[in-house]
Amino acid sequence: MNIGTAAERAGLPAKTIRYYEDIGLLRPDRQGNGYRDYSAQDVHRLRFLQRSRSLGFSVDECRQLLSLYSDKERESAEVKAIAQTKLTEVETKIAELKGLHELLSHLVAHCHGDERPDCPILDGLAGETH
Amino acid sequence: MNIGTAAERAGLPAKTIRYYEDIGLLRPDRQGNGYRDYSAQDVHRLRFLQRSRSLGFSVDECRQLLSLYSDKERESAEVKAIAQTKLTEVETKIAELKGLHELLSHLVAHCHGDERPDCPILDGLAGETH
DNA sequence: CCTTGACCTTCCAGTGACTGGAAGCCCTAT
DNA sequence: ATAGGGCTTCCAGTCACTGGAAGGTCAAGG
Repeated sequence: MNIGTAAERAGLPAKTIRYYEDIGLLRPDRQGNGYRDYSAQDVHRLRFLQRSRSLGFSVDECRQLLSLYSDKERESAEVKAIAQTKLTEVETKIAELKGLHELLSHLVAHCHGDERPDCPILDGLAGETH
Repeated sequence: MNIGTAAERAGLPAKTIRYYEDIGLLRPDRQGNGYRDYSAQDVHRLRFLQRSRSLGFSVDECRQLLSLYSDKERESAEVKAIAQTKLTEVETKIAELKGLHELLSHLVAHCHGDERPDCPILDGLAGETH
């Protein structure tokens, strides 16, 4: 299977797939003409990568996860620990964004948004208003 | 005022302040010995940058905001538009993270987390379970 | 058979927003 | 005199791609 098809099936740009190969995340066969040849297994790995990346795991975490995935002897505790850590990070991030949302919406609500030059948003950013 | 003091007052690393100068966000004076010399005005700008960056505005947005801030003739509508856009982005991001949180916590909850090799998290990432 | 256009290859460079580190100057205190 | 800390510049690295150039390959249409 050519890279274009694999890309479509995995939901990843071809560029990204080549990049993943560069950094050693998979090693597809080559066809006689030099084109990369993706197996169903390769596409499976790619989809795994696509999903875990979109869940916010770093490429290095994905690498760990992938190796745990292919290792039949691994303990699920390891995987759970990684996911648990990530979960905590997500919670922190949500809390931060909520604070940010409150601040921004406060600023937006108090800005009349017309042609007059004074603007509570800029004042807020400048630290003149709290 | 030396860069170290300015850094402390603005709540930014000195490295970052030099970087901001590189990309044209401010232009402090120089002392006789070649050291950068920050005025209270400069520190004000830096604090403005620190605050708006931490609110999630990109450096380019900060550049716009700063120029609107120094432009006494500007219309507050422009500023409001930028902040409004950012607010929508923040809302989207929160929604995404909530979905992610749900998925991850579901996976974590269903992983027994012991020495057995089977693990619902990896199965979930592989797309074998929904 | 030739051309066109889509797809593939490699390699190099750029993104954003810093961050780290080396080499060397400046200033103060002991 | 020397030790330390802070300052300078410049170059390189980070992360995870992304864009683009230059060129090889393949299937279809004329």
